[in-house]
Amino acid sequence: MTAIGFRSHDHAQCVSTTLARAERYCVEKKLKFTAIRRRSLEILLAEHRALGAYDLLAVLGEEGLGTAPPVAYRALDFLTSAGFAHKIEGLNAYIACAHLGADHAPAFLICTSCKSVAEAEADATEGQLGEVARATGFTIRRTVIEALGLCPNCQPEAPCA
Amino acid sequence: MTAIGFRSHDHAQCVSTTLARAERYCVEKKLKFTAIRRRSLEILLAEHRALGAYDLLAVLGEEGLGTAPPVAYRALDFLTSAGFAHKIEGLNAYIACAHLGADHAPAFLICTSCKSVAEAEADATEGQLGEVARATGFTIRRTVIEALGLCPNCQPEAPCA
DNA sequence: GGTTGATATGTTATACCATAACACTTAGCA
DNA sequence: TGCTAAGTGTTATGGTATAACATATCAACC
Repeated sequence: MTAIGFRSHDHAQCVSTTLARAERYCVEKKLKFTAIRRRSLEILLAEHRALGAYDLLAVLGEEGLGTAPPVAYRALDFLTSAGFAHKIEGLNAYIACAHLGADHAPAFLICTSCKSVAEAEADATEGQLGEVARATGFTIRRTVIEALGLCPNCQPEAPCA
Repeated sequence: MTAIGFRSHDHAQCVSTTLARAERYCVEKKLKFTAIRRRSLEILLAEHRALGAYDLLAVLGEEGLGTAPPVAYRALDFLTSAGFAHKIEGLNAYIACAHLGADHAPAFLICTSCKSVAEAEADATEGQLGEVARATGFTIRRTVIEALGLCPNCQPEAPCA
């Protein structure tokens, strides 16, 4: 299980390969990767942090891509439906997917201090929830698995830079 | 791992024992179980469903216990802090705790059709998230573990009554 | 090329979720 | 009694999300 978000990495490449994959995926699935949608994904990808819909909207607005809330929410709907982004329910915020391409049940480690978010795969965890689900006859459609706490950089001894 | 919510059970007793436990807990911890707080818990306990803060407020209002939003949110703050209720992040709604007394990391199975919610213990799951957390140096404060789907009564073949 | 239908976008308005801030009351205790 | 802490009443406002309808774009087909 890998987690991306708290370690340093080649972010420029992380962004460009993700965009390229998204592009390819849209061609394959005949989805329209329009200017607003593409730019929205770029904005989310800029940092491994969760952005509110209105934060995204503010940036889109500065760039003349729309100012009314539905603009942002439609873009986010598209990105989350396509699996390019996820909603962090605990923050009412959105984040670019760190494992684009895989059909997955994501789990998140969310730093409440610096708001950075690490995404991990949660298959084993889903198996555990799946156990209870099977026992009760429940059919799982989507899982929300989030841990709120402090990232390595924000521990009490070493406040976030 | 037990899950309460989709099976039939002696609900009157389920309610009264929970209230009694809450009462006792408040005495022990010197917490004030005021009329508003007590009634709010009763309202949440009435069904194994999640209620919005404004749904709760509407009932409180009918009973002359307050009409402004802070009334409901304060009661919910108290109930969640004391562990008498949980917030369902995926629904922005609140539900009475089904395992009152235990200090626990709850997991929820949420039926998107009839809105009923089953609460299960998630210690093992937290252990799994805890694994990633340890690996990355992340300190967990709180976990949000929710599965959205269809309960036994709302499966396609057997629509919810 | 023009028509059609599906999808995307622009825009207004509104609903829902949550909290800040301040005045006032009550309960417990020195 | 009078202090203090906690709870409550109330107004106002901020943050999140969607309904509804008009317009535009584009690909497929004739």
